Amino acid sequence: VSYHYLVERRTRQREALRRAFARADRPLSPQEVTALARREVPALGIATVYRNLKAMVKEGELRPVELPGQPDRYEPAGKAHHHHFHCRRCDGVFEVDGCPAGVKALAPRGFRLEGHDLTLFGVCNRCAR
Amino acid sequence: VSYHYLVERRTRQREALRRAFARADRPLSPQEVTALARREVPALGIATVYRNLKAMVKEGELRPVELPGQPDRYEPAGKAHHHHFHCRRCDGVFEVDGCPAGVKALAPRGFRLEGHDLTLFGVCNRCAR
DNA sequence: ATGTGTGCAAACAGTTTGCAAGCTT
DNA sequence: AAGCTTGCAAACTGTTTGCACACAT
Repeated sequence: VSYHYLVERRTRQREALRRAFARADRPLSPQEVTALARREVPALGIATVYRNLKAMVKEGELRPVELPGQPDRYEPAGKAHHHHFHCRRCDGVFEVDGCPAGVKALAPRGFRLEGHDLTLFGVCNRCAR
Repeated sequence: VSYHYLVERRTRQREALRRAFARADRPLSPQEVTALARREVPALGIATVYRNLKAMVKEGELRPVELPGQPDRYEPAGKAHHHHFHCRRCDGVFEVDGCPAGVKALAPRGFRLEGHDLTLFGVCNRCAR
């Protein structure tokens, strides 16, 4: 018989990570997903988390969210163009819809603009209490 | 006699760093300033650079420039509100004047907006050749 | 049965800190 | 002379990699 293991295997740890992202309605850091996923798989190693995050990004399932001075967060891929709000109190990251017009006009002439990141920061509604 | 060393001392290494920032017309990373300053002080240690950067920020001489997924850059403080362009080819960071209107309107209700960072990315004029 | 995925530990890169010696005041 | 500043090395944090074993297929 000819065996072909072309597809990713369905492991408890990856399923736990997947569920964590599905439940959370915001981008999660490696540490945050790890904490959430360990509720299902206590022995989950941090290396496994990083390996899966990287794999899930490559497969197009997740998208890395890079923030100034912060470790990357990850969110389900496929969403429309949007930005993020970073709460300096709880360090949580939240999605922000919309995008200000006129961003493209800012690039200096001669520079090839490929994209932009906009990060709002302050205090989220829960912490602002 | 009563001695008081309240002011920072004028050391060759700090002067070299200061000059490096003065010459460069763009934000510099710790590695970049180190390379530039070593032309004047070859034995310059990386720890000294980090210590001085931190001190110069505290004294209000420099301002940290945080970019998504990148090590901090530093630029002379006191400039008007502006943003930055990150060249993915040479990793250089350049100042961008202006700021799109409507940024404030993006914050979700209930969130206290304290500021924002906007980073354009693509290829700079020199690399775009 | 096969070989990918996991967990642990070691390896890495970037930044910070401890300490003896040097240099500025 | 006094003590801040430096350079080197060790400590740290966050992320990646090596390896033997476990487990999904």
